[in-house]
Amino acid sequence: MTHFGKHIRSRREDLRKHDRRFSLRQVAQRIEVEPAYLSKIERGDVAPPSEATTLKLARDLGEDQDVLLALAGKVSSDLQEIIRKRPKLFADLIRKMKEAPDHAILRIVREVRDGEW
Amino acid sequence: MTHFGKHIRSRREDLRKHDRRFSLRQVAQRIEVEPAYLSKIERGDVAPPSEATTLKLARDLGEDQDVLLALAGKVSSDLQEIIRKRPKLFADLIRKMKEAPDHAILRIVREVRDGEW
DNA sequence: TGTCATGTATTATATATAGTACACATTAAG
DNA sequence: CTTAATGTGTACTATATATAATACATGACA
Repeated sequence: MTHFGKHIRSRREDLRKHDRRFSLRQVAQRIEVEPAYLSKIERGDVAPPSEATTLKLARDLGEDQDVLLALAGKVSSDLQEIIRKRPKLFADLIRKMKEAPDHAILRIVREVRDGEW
Repeated sequence: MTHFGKHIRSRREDLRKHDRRFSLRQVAQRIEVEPAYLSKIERGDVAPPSEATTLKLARDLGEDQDVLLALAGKVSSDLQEIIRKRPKLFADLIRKMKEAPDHAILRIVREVRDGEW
């Protein structure tokens, strides 16, 4: 699919330069999958793993969870739940935001954080 | 799962009061599934159908697509795609909006529509 | 009263998802 | 030099997803 595999492989290899515990086998063990499976994931031989496994991987490699999920072609289930609770409102909001530049979205996030409602 | 089945059954039966074309069989034919399958969906005997089938159903029954997808436990793939393109930004936005009251979100949608950036 | 339409029960199935298990060749380390 | 660790090939599997096909009992209707 995407370059999910390439991404985590290069990230893992970067980390390994300074820390031997980032061998494929040791990462696999920590995130509780078989080494052969992680190998296939990194080479793009299989589709990206489940949300749960992707999250463990993000934690282990120190990556942003939402970004890694996105690379895996997924959207975090907690976000989905928020949307599903008020589908019209959020669908509308998100579609409107589609074309908005980053800074506009950031401004809104800041406004909301500062409790401006 | 949820009351997806109940919901569409009652909606369909309401429509049928004024239009005989809303029998289970005829709806099934229009949305291109087997009557037996639609029957099972309505009775909650199986999980809600795929996104594609749910959308056809929404169109046929004149329901809001995002709302019906939400009842099916899903989030529209076009929304997911928007989020995946800027995962950090949107994850942040949506989580911040989680607690916001409807009117606050509506206000933002309006502001964005009016091009306030 | 027979036929037509309705909803449903049962059985089957193709494809996708998410991995495991094990063996093997190569490389690195003591 | 040999032991231990590394990455990978191959084969297999369990569960879920999303439906199809057929047959059947009941009720409407003409």
